[in-house]
Amino acid sequence: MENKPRVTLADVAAAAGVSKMTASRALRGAPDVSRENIQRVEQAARKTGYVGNPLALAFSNSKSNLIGVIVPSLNNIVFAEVLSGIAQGIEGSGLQPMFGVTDYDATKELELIKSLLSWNPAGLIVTGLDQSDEARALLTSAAVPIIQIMDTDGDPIGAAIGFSHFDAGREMANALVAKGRRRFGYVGCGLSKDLRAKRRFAGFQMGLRDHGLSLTAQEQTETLSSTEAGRVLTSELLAQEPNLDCIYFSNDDVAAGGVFHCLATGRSCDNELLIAGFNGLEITRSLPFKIATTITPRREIGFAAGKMLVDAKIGADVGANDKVYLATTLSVPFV
Amino acid sequence: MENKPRVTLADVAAAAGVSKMTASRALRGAPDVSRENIQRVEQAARKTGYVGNPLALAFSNSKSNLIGVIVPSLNNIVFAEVLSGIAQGIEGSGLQPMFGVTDYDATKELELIKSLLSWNPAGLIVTGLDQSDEARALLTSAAVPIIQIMDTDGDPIGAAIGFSHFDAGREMANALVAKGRRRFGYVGCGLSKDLRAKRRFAGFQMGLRDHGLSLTAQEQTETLSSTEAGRVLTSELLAQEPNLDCIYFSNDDVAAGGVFHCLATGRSCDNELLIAGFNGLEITRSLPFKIATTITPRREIGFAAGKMLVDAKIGADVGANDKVYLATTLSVPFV
DNA sequence: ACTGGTATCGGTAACGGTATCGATACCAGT
DNA sequence: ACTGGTATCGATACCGTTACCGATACCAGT
Repeated sequence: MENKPRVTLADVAAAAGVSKMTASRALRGAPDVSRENIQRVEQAARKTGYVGNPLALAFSNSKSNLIGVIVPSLNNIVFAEVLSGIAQGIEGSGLQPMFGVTDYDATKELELIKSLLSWNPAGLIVTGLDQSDEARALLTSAAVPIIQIMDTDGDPIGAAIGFSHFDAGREMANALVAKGRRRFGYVGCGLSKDLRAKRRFAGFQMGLRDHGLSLTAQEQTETLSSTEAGRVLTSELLAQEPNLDCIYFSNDDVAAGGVFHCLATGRSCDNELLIAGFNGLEITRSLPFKIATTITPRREIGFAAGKMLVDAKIGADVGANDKVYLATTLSVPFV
Repeated sequence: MENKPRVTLADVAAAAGVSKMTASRALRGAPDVSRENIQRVEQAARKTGYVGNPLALAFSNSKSNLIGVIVPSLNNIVFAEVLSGIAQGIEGSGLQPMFGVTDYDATKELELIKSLLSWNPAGLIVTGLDQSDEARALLTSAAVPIIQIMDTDGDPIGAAIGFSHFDAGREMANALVAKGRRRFGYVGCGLSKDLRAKRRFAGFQMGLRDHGLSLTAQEQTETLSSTEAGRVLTSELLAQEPNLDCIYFSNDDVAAGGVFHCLATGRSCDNELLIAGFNGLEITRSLPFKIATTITPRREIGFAAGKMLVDAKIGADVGANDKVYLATTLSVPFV
């Protein structure tokens, strides 16, 4: 059941009665092959069941069809959807994604970048613009397209595809103030590591200042984002400051916990206490209380990044310092 | 900023004043190298910043440090956590995971298997035991460790790591009957493609039959699992049959929708209407109404699969037709 | 007939490692 | 001195593909 020797190009060439080079050219659609031989080779390839050896190919021209994807976490549906979008974006291109998870750890990120670059990938997709100096240097001098996703707040190395988290926070603040909110609370998880959440928070506070307002109370924890953490922190926040009319959460997972706290304690959370999250997770469509959220185009970002690498593969230029803005959508319920 | 030529083993060897072979042996910790030369080579490697070329290595011995991972979907946190567990399980091993998404499509799965195997990976992790005949043949004749995860209902090709979905459904039925439930409803999404959900449903019905009971009503849709679908279907189910005292859902996402329907309509769902899901998602810990669920060790499954491939790399045997059962945990609220 | 261009093809080298085998040096034992 | 064993090292071949360059055949134009 094991180890039939692999069919190589030489086998195909022999079966077609041509040289390896002609077979290679024929199968790649390269020029300088007669119509006759193209057919002969293609038939021989089919007959022998030739599949090609991506390792030999990659080794030969020092450029693989692998692409690297680095995400901070896979305990959250958001980055899973990014991966899903990437897979969609490269479908049929022959590119093969590898992935790595940093756990929001800059050291791990650096190691992953080194490791993925050593495969001579056709491109590298990394999350965010906040790499360490050493990582930036590595990426800058790499001879492959670098795409930073999910963020545009900063100086991209190659292309950046995403949106401004600062602006997202600020816009949410504006929208909530426009809805008559005045007494704001904030609940956040892991801001010291999740720098994008931190910038949303900064933007949110800036948005409040724009209207001469400021945060009334807040609760934070350094544990990972979770609905349970959101529930607990909301409970503590409201115990401390019951008169809030709006709470901004670091994301929808945490915000859902806030909603659950209200539901459990019989406190309504629409008009008197508006809950605002971030991401526009599917679950926000079904909650008994509608919450405000910023719908992020995470799948689209992955898709665009994948497509960009496909284009780069066939010769397109991945511009340096190019920002591709994919708009977020503010979703604020009628209150 | 581009294209410093790569440091190769020959450079290191030259810097150390030895041959490529000695340098190779020294860096790999292979025998037949003097203590002196080991030090010399290691120092030369550090000085030159040698990183090694995994492509050349893989090409050379027709065996890469890549591993393939095939999951049906990444729109669900479950398989993201599996990937996360795999990443954890192989950490520090030098193995590099590639991934592919089938969208529950057997044709895509076959293509992915072909594609991933062509990289001569150190192992392949595929979801479930329900591959097509052609895919099975491919996997069976592949000269790499094959691990099928998340399921044990069937004949594994190499190793299977997971649990029985049929038993999980059946046990849940038993537990719910033991809690005094008698009038059962079912809500499911995408059972024609998600064969594991289908087997849970079959097991659940079998469990009811064990007690001389049967389903009172059910609602199904072929759309993908979602909380919103769960909410809508639950609404329809209860409109059709208001007197149920328990609803089993195809998974927790859908079940959460059921809870939300009840919350929105002011119907309590604990004692009078028990909601039961599957997976033990984090969110179930925070819902205002506690639901019954089967907690699945999905991260542990990924972790174990990763570890198994690490072991296989250093010589361990990945047994054929071996099943590794990782227990699920029934969580049924006090009612 | 000779020249130059075009179309088509194949031989060789190269990519960067490791397997394999043979060579060398040295030492102990006779 | 000779033998055999052990420790250490290097030369060569090979993995499968493509880049590069040279060879050949044929045709049109003079």
